[in-house]
Amino acid sequence: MAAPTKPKRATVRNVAEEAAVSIATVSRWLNGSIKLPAGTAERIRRSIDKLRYEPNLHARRLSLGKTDTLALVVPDIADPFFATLAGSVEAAAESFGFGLVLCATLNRPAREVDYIGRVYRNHVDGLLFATNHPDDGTLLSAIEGQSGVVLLDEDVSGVNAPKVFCDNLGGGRQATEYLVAAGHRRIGFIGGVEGVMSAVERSEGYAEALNAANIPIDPGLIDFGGYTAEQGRSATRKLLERAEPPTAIFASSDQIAIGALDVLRDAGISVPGEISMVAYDDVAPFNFFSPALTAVRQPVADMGRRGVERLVSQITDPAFEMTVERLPVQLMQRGSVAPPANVYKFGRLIKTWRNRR
Amino acid sequence: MAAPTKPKRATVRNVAEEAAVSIATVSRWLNGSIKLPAGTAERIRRSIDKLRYEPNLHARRLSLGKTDTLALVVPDIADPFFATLAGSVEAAAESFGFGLVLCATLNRPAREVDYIGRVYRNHVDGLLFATNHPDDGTLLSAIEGQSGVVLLDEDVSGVNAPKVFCDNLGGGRQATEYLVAAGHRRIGFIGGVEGVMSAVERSEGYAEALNAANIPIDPGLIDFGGYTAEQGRSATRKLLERAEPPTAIFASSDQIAIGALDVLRDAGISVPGEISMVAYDDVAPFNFFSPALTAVRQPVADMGRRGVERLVSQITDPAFEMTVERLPVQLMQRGSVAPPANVYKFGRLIKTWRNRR
DNA sequence: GGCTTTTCGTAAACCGGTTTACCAATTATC
DNA sequence: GATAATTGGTAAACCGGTTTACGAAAAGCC
Repeated sequence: MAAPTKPKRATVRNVAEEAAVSIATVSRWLNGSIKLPAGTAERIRRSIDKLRYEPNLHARRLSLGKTDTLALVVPDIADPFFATLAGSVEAAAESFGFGLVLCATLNRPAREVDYIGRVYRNHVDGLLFATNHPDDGTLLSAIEGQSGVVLLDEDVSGVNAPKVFCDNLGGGRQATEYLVAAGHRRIGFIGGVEGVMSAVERSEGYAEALNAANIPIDPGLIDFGGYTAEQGRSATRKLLERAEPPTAIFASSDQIAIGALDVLRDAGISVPGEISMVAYDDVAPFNFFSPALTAVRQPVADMGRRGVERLVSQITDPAFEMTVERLPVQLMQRGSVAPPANVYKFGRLIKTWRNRR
Repeated sequence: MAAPTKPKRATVRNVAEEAAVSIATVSRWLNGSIKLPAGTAERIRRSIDKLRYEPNLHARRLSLGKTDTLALVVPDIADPFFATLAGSVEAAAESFGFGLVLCATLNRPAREVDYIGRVYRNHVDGLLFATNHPDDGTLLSAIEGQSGVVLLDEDVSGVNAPKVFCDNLGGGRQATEYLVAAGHRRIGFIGGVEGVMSAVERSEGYAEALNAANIPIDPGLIDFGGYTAEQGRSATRKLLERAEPPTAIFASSDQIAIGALDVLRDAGISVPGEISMVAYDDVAPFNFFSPALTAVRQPVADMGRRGVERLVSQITDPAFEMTVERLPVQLMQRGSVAPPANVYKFGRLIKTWRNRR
């Protein structure tokens, strides 16, 4: 009924008055920059209790010029990969006494730049930045000269900042080696956006493994486009249209793998019976897929935690040194890889696919 | 090399000086509370450009006593259900000109209470609250009397606040009706934490559907415990240990379904061949499971959006009225439900399971 | 031309903290 | 007992905005 009147909160002045000391004394005692005789301290303590005093955050931030808050900038919070990352970053930030605000850019450059500016504008003390598209220089100039930014998961080329990445090269190589070891020689590679560090590196790992096995690299088997289900679908369709489709596919993200599976199922192609697959990220519940999907697992939570550590030390330690770290990945062997099927020799797969259209 | 000195930012005073007007004029012009002759306005505009002036957020918040920021409190950001919710809330908040801070409670009551206090402490203007455990009165008293809180997805009983939920009763009924229609009469129900609104309502829907079909309710087929994979596993094991295991299982969350599938697979029980299943939430990529999982889909994104709408109107509209809304759910029919298998008549399933131990 | 009303603009208080500079009263030093 | 050092505490400036109350000049009106 009554208008929801905001309850009046107590201020330092009220506390000081109640305790019969000056506001400076209260403030300094609260911040530990002064020792007080037991009697005075007790009086202040009691006044605070009585008035239910809590310092005003905004006043504090205005006065101090810092916020004890970190920001995590990701393309999309609803993406399980970034959601997992966010969870670990939140926990790590809290353990250091920092709050966290989460920002989703939806890959809109304007939002990315805006968020980056937040550290300059003192909205937050530091910022963890993860993107998934190549930079045209916009991000570079936005981050450049900005202290308190660490790059996570994906690089922004040219930026001089602490970085925490995963071992994409090794991951690409491991996945491909595993397929090669199973007997595959025609292996499709479906990558992220062309030019993006992680996509480049994973494809380099792929190439390395092929080279090591003396398998010539067929550019027609390689497709970049983005870590999305749609890219998984369209790239898989293209691969299937080839005269000689691959016997295995290395899908370099969860979402790509999901899209690829979609097309494969529609085409009536069995995995791993007719085509083997290894995925990347391993954040989706691949063990419940059928077949359980073999995938390179990225240490997403570790990356978040490590990123926060680096950021906090950059903020607090003047002698901080910028480094680039690489976290190891691990191949989770499940059921989506088998030796190439003989059936290809008779071209059955091609027919299966062509007949569908 | 050089210490990363913070660049000095321009203030209103600088702008006022540069434009040869008073700070009040600048501030009022910026906030649209005064009209200025073209010349003066142009001078101010130019000064702002020249000095790259941006208002100090903390000063603004301190002065205004509001933040233009909302908070979303969820148990766990990494849970796909809440991640999806967060995504839609973020987008909706932005469309209303509000920022969003995301808070994960990890189901620790102390954190929940702390976050709720943030609106009182003016850290945010309003708060969307989603929990997934029953309240012992702590939450009730924390929220009570607090304006600017809306409850999402799950109730906190006794709280007088705007609420946006999904139609759990209808969802439970639909799922069960569907199983009944397929011929099942022994249907296991695996629910969330006992006593929590959504779990209670879904089980009521289950009971209603059974009653409507004149199927007696067997309490031994009903198990509460939490929307977790672990609950899915343990409840499923219990169900399988019965002399007459169910021919179908209604798993009332994604995670429960995933856990249940785990146990079923280990036991060598086929879905839907030997046991049918319908899940709930439908945020996980169930269409890629094998079989593709039939599930009741909750309109998670709609719920987030609607929650923000309610919250914003509560904040801005003095004549705001509290309401409880129910969003409709939809049964997504896929491949995990089949008529009950004859094989049960010969007790094969029981043996299969028992032999495993 | 004189009076009222707008228009354009200012000074100063306020939001609620932190911090510097400094003072008075004790205690230690010789 | 005079001087220096320590202890316990204060007044006032500052962070950077917003807003109220009010004044001076220009325009409108008779």
